[in-house]
Amino acid sequence: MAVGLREVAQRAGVSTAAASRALRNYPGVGAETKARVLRAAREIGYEPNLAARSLRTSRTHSIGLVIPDIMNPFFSEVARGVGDVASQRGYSLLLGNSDGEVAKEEEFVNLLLRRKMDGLVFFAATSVSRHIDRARAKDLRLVLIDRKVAGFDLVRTDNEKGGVAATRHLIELGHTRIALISGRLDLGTRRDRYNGYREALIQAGIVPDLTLVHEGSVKSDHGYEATQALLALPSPPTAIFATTDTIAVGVLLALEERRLRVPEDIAVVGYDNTYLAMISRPRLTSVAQPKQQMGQWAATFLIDWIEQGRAEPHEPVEVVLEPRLVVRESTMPQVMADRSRLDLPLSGAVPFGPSGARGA
Amino acid sequence: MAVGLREVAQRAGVSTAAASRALRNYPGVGAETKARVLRAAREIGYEPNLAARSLRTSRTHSIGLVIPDIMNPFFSEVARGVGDVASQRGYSLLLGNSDGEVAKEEEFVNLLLRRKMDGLVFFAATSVSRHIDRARAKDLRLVLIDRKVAGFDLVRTDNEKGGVAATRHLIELGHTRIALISGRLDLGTRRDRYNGYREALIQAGIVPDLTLVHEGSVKSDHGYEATQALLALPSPPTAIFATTDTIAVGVLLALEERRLRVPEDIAVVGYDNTYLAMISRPRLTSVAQPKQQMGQWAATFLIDWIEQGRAEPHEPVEVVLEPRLVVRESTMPQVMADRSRLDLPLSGAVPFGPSGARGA
DNA sequence: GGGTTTGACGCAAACGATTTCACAACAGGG
DNA sequence: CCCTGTTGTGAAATCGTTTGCGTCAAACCC
Repeated sequence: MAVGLREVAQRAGVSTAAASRALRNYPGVGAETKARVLRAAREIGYEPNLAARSLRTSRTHSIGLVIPDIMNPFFSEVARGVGDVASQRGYSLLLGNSDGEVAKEEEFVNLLLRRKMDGLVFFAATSVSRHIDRARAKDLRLVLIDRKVAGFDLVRTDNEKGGVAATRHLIELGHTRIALISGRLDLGTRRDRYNGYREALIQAGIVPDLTLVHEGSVKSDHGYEATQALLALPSPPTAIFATTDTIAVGVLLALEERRLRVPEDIAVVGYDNTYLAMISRPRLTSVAQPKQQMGQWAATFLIDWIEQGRAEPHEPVEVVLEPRLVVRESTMPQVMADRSRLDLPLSGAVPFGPSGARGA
Repeated sequence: MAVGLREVAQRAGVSTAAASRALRNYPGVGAETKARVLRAAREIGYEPNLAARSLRTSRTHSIGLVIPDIMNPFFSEVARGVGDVASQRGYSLLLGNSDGEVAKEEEFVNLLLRRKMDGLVFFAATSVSRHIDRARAKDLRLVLIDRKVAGFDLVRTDNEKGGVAATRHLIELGHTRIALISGRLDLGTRRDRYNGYREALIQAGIVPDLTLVHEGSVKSDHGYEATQALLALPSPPTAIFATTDTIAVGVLLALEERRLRVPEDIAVVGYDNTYLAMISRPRLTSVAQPKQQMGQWAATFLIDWIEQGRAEPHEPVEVVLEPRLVVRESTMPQVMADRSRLDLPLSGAVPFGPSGARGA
C-alpha cells in the first residue's frame, strides 16, 4: 500500500537508484528514463519520505525558532520574518516558547539535537548557560537575536542609538527632567537603551538623576506603578521614556487616571513600535525596530551557513540594523493630525534586502 | 565520533536490542542490565536520532499548525495554546503562515505528507479544496479551527451566540439603528456572527436594515471607510457592531476624526477581545473567544487521536466553546472607571480544562 | 577496428533506530 | 532427571532513502 521509491522504480522499470536520481534531477540519468520516472511518480502519487532522507543525508531542512512568547507582538513579527525566509528557501520552522526560562530553552535545544535540525534562531534568556555551552560543544548552528553570546552570530538593532534618539527627541522638545522606565537592566538590549538615554542626557549637559530611573519588568503593570511613583516625587519628570511599548501602555494608563494630558503635561516615548503604539490614545512616539527584517536576516544567515558552510576558523558575524524614531502624538500633538489612515502591520510581508544593514 | 545506540550498547556490553529496550524502559530487560545501559548512555551523552526512529516507527511526534498569519494577535494566541499542549505532551510544533492563500496551504499539506507529521491543526481558508480532499484520501489527521469541513473534527466558538450577545447588549442600551461591519461573509464564522446580529434584531422587533451592513475585509481600513459611509447616511446608526477588533480600531479612528464621542454619540462593539480592545481609547467592548483554549483543545484532540486512535467509522467531533461579552467604555462609559489595572495577555498560559466546552 | 572515453544504469551498502523471533539460562514440578 | 514455562538477551530484518562503485554498451579517436 505504501508508495515509496521502490514502487516508483518498479513502475518505471528502473532501479531505485535511477529513480532517486531522476526525481532529484541529479546528473547521471537519461532524459527518456527520467521522464518515465517522473510520470510514474506522478501517477501513483509518490511523496518522498523526508525522515528516510534525513537519516541518510543527515540534513533535515528544518530550523528551529526559540522565543520567549509568540503572543508578544514583537516576537510574532520576528517569527513571521523567520518563517517567510524559511519557507521560501524550503525549510520547515519549528517553534518553541521558552517564557524566558532557561529550563524550557534547554528542552528545545535538546529537541534540536535529537531531531537533528539544521540550525536554530534563538532569543536566549541569558548569555551564559549550560545548554549554550553544550550547543557549542556539539557545534550546532545557532544564530542569536538581540542577545550577544560569545562565538555565535548575532542579529540586533543598535539599541544604544535608539535610546539616544528617543531621549534626544525629548530634549529637543525642551524637556530636561526625563524619566526612564525599563525592564531588568541585566539584559544587553535594555542596558544599551539605558546607556543611550544617559549618553544623550550628558551630551545635552543634563545630569542624569537616578531617582528618575525605574527598573523592573517589561509588563504594563510595571509602567503603571513606576509612573505613580514618579508622579509622587517632589519634582516629577516632564517626560517619560518607556523602553518598551508594553510599559508605555501602563504609563499612559496611569497618566490618564491622574487626568494628566499627554504630551502637554507629560510626554511619553515607547520602544519597539508595535501596533500598541499606533492604537493607544494618544498614539505613541516609539522607536521602531525592523522586526520582520530581523527575523529575515537571522533566517537568511542561518540558512546560508547551513548550505554554504563556513571557512574555519571564522569570526562570528554581527548584523546591526538601524532603529528609527517614529514620532506620534504622545510627544507632538500636531504631528499625526492629518494622517487619516491607520497602517496596522497585521498582515503582509515587508520587502527584504540587505539595505540598512551593516556587518561588524 | 557519532554516538549512537550502537556505542551505548557496546559500552554497556549488551546488544543494541537490549539497549533500545532499556532506554525506552520497555519490558523484557533485566534491572541490572538496564541500569548499566542508562549509565552508559548518560556517560557518553547519547541522544536518540529521531529521524531514524521515525523511519522505523512511522511516528514523528510532531504536529503542524497552519494559520493565516502569526502576526495577527488572534492567531498568535491560538498558536500559543497549541504550542503549550504540544510541548507538554512531547510533540514538536511546525508552523506555517498561509496568508489565507490556498496555494500556500497546499504547500504545507504537502510538507505534512512528506515529513510524515502525525497531524495538523488547520485554519482553512475555505471549506472545499483540492488539498483537503487529498488529505482526506491519505487519511491524515486534521483538526480544524473555526472552519467546518465535512468529515473532520472542529473546534470553534459559538459565533452566532456571540453575534447575538453583542447586538442584544446594544439593544438593551436603547439602540435601534445598529450597523454591522464585517469581513467577507462567505466564511462560516462571519456568517454566524451576522446571523446572530440579525436574529437579535428580529427578536427585539427591529427590522434589519441592509444599508447598515457593510461587508469587506477585516482590516482596519475597511472599518474606517465603512464608518465614513455609514455617517453619510440620511439617518446614521447610533451603534456599530464590528465583527473584528481590527475593524473596530478603524471605526474608532473614523469617529474620532469626526469628533464624535464614543459611546455618547455612537457606541461600538468589537469581536475577539484581543488586546487591541484593552488598549484603544475608549476601550472596546468586545466579544471574547477563549483563544488559547481553542488552541489547547485542538491540540489535545489531535494528540489524543494520534495516540489512542479511533473507532471506525467515527463521527467527527465538534467542540463548541462559549463566547463571552466583555463590556468596556466603548458602550458604557462608567464600567471601567474603577478598574485600574491592565491585564494585557502578553505572556503566561491560561489554565486549561474541559470546563466550558460541550461536544456535539 | 582496437582501445579508450563517456554516460546511463543497477547492485548493494549504508544511515540509526525498532522489533520479531529464536535461543539460552534457569527455575520449579512431576 | 526430564519437561515445561518464564525471563533475559542477541542476531538479523526492516523502515525508505542516498550514494559509491562496478558494469556495460555506445560513441569516439586515430
